[in-house]
Amino acid sequence: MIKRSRQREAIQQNLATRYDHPTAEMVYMDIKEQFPNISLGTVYRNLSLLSDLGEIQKISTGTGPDRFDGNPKEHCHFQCRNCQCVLDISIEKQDTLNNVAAKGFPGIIEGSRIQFYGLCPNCMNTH
Amino acid sequence: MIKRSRQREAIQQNLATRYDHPTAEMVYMDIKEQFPNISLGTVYRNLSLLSDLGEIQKISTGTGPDRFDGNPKEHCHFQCRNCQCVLDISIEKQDTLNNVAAKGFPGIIEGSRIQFYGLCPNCMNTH
DNA sequence: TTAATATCAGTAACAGTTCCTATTATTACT
DNA sequence: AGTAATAATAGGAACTGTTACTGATATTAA
Repeated sequence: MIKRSRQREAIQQNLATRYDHPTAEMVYMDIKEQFPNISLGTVYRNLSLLSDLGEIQKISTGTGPDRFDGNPKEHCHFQCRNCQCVLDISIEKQDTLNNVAAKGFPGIIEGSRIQFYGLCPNCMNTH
Repeated sequence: MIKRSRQREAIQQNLATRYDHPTAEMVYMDIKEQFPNISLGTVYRNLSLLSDLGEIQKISTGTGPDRFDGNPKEHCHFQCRNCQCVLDISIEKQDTLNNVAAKGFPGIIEGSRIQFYGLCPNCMNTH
């Protein structure tokens, strides 16, 4: 059985109120103000658990540490190749894309991860 | 100036003749038969270099080590959630998708990484 | 052949993450 | 409320994948 600790609730709550797709480290720094003794391991464990439960999303970008998203709904992300920031992007009918891909594919497609890359609005102007 | 060493050529050649999207470690094991003294660091360095040059692709799946693909052309991948194998998937008009996403996005979209997940043909039958 | 230098092998260092253990917090039951 | 059972914790060690460093070797250009 799952016991809902204060720490886990705080971590989920923290993610729910921010849109910067933070790393585990960033969440850790933030949560520390509420729980000065919380350990980084606890943050990792709970982020991993919440992700497994489908209540949050883990985003692996391939550069640097994993990012986390409080919104569990399937949607796309954008990462800036300059400042590495991660932004949300919505495209219509991602599920349609999954169906298109499924045509002719001999396995079972359950979902997709779509990441765009390029320059974010900030870096676009200064490069 | 770039000097093309035998080791680098062998690494690129190895990737070009296989379709299993190997990890650096897997390439290392294979190349060792030609170059018994090659070091894992050399494999990593050259895979990274070839990837920067756009001659191969690095695929970060989020589970386990990075994979490499000898085909540098933008295309989609599928990863099995059971056996972790990586397969190619082609969808028509990935560039169109990029354009769709670019609509209303205030930055610059240069490309996309699309990964599907689910069960591969093998695991589909045994689960 | 020789000088210049790109690349190498080997290994240490590093970052991100997971695992371990004794302790603490939460729950279920009376 | 008190207590037993156990889920979750803090802290830190250990692990994995990757990068960086160094002196030696291989390749290129002249």
